[in-house]
Amino acid sequence: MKKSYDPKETEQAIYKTWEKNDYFKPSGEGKPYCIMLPPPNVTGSLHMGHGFQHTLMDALIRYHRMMGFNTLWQPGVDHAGIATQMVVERQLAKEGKTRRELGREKFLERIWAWKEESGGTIGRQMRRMGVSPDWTREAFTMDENLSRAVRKTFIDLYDEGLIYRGKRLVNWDPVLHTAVSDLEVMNEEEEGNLWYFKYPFAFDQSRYVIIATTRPETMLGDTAVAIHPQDKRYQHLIGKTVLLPLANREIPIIADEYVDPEFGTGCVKITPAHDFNDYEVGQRHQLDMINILTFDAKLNENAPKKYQGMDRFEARKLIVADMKNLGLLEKVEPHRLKVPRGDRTQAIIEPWLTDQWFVTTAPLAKPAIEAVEKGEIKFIPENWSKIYFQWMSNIQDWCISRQLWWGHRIPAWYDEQGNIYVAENESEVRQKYHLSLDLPLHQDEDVLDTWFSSALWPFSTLGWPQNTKEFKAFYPTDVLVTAFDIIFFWVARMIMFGLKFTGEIPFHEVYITSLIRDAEGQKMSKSKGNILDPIDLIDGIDLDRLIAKRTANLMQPQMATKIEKATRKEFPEGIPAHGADALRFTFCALATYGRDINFSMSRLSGSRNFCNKLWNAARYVLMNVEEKEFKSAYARRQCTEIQCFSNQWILSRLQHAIEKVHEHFKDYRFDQLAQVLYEFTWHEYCDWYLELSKAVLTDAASSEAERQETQYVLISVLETILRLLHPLMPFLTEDLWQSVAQLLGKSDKTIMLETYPIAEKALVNKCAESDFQWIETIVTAIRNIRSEMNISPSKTLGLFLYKGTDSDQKRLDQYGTLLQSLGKLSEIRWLSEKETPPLSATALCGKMELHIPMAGLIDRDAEMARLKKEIEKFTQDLAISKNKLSNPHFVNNAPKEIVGKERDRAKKAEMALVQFKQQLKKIEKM
RNA sequence: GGGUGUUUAGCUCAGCGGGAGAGCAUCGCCCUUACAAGGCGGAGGUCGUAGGUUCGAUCCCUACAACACCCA
Repeated sequence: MKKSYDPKETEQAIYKTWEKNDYFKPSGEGKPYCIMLPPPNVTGSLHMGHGFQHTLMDALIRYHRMMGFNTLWQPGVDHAGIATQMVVERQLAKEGKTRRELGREKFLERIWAWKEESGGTIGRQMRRMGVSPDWTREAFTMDENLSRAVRKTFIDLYDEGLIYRGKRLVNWDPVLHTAVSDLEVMNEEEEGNLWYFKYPFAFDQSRYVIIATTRPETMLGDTAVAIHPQDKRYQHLIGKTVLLPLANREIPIIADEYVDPEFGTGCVKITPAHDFNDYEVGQRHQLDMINILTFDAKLNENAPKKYQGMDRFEARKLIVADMKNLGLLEKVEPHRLKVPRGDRTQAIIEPWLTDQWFVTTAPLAKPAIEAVEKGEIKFIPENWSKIYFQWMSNIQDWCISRQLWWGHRIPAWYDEQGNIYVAENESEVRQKYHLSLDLPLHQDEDVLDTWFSSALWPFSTLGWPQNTKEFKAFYPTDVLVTAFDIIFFWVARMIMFGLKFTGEIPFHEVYITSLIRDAEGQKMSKSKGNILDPIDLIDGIDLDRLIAKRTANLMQPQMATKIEKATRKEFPEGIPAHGADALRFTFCALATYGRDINFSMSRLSGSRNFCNKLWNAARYVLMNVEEKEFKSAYARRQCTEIQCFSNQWILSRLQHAIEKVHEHFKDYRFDQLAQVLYEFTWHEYCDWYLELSKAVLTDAASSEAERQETQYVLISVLETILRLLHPLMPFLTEDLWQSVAQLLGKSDKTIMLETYPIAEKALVNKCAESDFQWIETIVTAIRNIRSEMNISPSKTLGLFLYKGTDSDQKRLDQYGTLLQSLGKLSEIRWLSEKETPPLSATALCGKMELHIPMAGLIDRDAEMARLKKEIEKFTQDLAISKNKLSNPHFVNNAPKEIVGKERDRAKKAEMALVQFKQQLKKIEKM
């Protein structure tokens, strides 16, 4: 074996073997366990969030698979309507073409071609992460069977009256030329202006009201001016009219509670066709709605000629200038306002009046809320259910139509009168609605929101609406693992649709993960240039390539220098290779219940070191267990009890670790899980047990039985560690297991399909654990003295034990050799009460005094300083304890164990003080 | 404006009604035959602020502050 662990050598080959042998498929036996992979974008690539979530899901999947469940991890991708169409449109733009020039059919061909070309990226990257979904079942939201599910649900909802079409104000993206849902609009504060315009009265054009607006161009669509009904300043104006400048329309002054009298002048222009609040005001007052914008946000024929065809922002400038020339501009103030932008295009979203399809959500939301209230679906951490309730109880109807070409085309047809017919296809439409064959029909041009198909994911991927055997076996699924940012987009909608169409919840638990941020807590984004690619953390990347990657294809190329500088500072040497296991282990270790994770490179290298530690532990074990010798020993081992103390001890500790691991899988505490395994492997197995084993294996006095038992325990605990760690670190554990398992007579092909360790109560050994503590105390005390006295570790020391109890003496008889070996002691002498120890550096183990003779070794001043430190510590300890014990309220009210514990503590401190003070006196006299 | 979080070691984070832990960084000694990506030992914290409940609060309650996010 090599001296250090090199993940590059093995990972990819191991993965190929797994996949080739179909190890990822459900076994077909045992209780079903199923996780649905939240489908990534088909043409996307793996980011840190994926890497993180996929790691956690894979850990759960591997754990349950090893626990004997019939385990399905259903993978797949979604078609990401807007994102994908945008990419291909951009490609076309480079060729100087538009999708409209190309036509719908040709354009879709282009997208499919692009999907074929780039669609495999994310799957390849996932394989590098070592995840184990059943690839043979990989699904795509545009697959025929999934599309059929989409059409069926649409038709059913329509027939039931839960889908409707109507002219509504929607969020319109003027770059994409489509409506988007509320959730796809980001409102960020930006710098803007507040323009104060004078609107002259119709009855007396020398007088006017002043309105304030942040969007002057919309004035051309104004159909009223509103004031607050209680606003004394304007009471007398209610019912009067003003003459809208530029447009020269007479519009009423109305009173509505919506107006905030404190804002601006207290007079508000009302533009029902271009503002959501105004829309509602308009509905209440039956105002006209005048749409002044085209689909690409230019002024349309409803605007005065002069402005027609101008972009809204050009028009804004001109309108402001014109108003100024007319003397109707009172003033302009700088003003911060929330600007709605499309989350894909960053374009300013316009509320726009169009025909769209909506899902009536209220009746769907009700049972979905109840399912969580009743605990049928559990959020983990539980807090997220609050967020869920809050949104669900204020839920708006869901605009599901998108004016795109890439997606599921809406199964609705129109006749020339605009009557709507909804069915699977045109011929079924004619049948269903008894239409004659010659009635001209045309299909709706729009497609459905991608999330509409994603909402069906937990059952459509299992073959629904057919009652397939997979659907029967795995639905409802067990747990959904996802980040909180898509609770509304996806989780809520899956619950609504799941309940609606299958009559059952789609999953029992929703484990909400944190979001991965960069080291400074910033969201990772291409435009900030702080993206880390999980694959680069696995393989490593040099600085130049990293910079090139981060600065390529920026939306704002001027950011490149800044990004380069920051990258050079953070990764002066680039990023070294860490391997997939180290990355996975890090993700687990960081997976607390918090909502953000600042990704830490130091944690990552810590994990890599852990991999190396495990590698070397295995190396030691394999070096010390020669196969031939061992196999016979193993055979003999089957029928005997474990005799050696150190073996009893490590097996006992192992059971504790195993128990904890199961607990943490159950409550999704991957951080604790990682910590338990790290702690046990490194600090118990490696730090202590391997050292103890050396004592046995190198001691000429050890019996053959002891030797063989130790070899057996060395290897079997290691093998158990490998299985315990496998869900987190699949590659390394598989690699080592291949060598280790055969020594235990295991002939199976892969660790993946081994059983997961279960704690054996019979191996818990309290006695061995407390004996170990005794040894640990003494060894640590000796090491401490060595270190403080600056005694080289290679120098052997003598140890005198004084005032020990019977049990100390018994333990000494039993463990003297171990102590000698671990403490590098030349001799240990038991002093009787009558004897006097030599002048020594001292420490305590319970009542027993440890003396290390100072002669020639120990520095007087250093030892005095050390003793003073001890005295100070125990003095403080004693003071606190005495203070508590002298308080009758404490003694009377606190639980007995606590009071008892306090008394013990006081006693111990008193004793230690006496001993250390005496010792200090002795040394002072030197 | 409404809501939800967070505040613990230099950094990143666990924890919890009975003298605060980890990883990384740091300091000292050591290339000891699994591992220097290592070993051994150490230092480091009035647990955001102010009140309250309690025998006892970092933990529970109230208020406040700072920061972050979500919704309008």
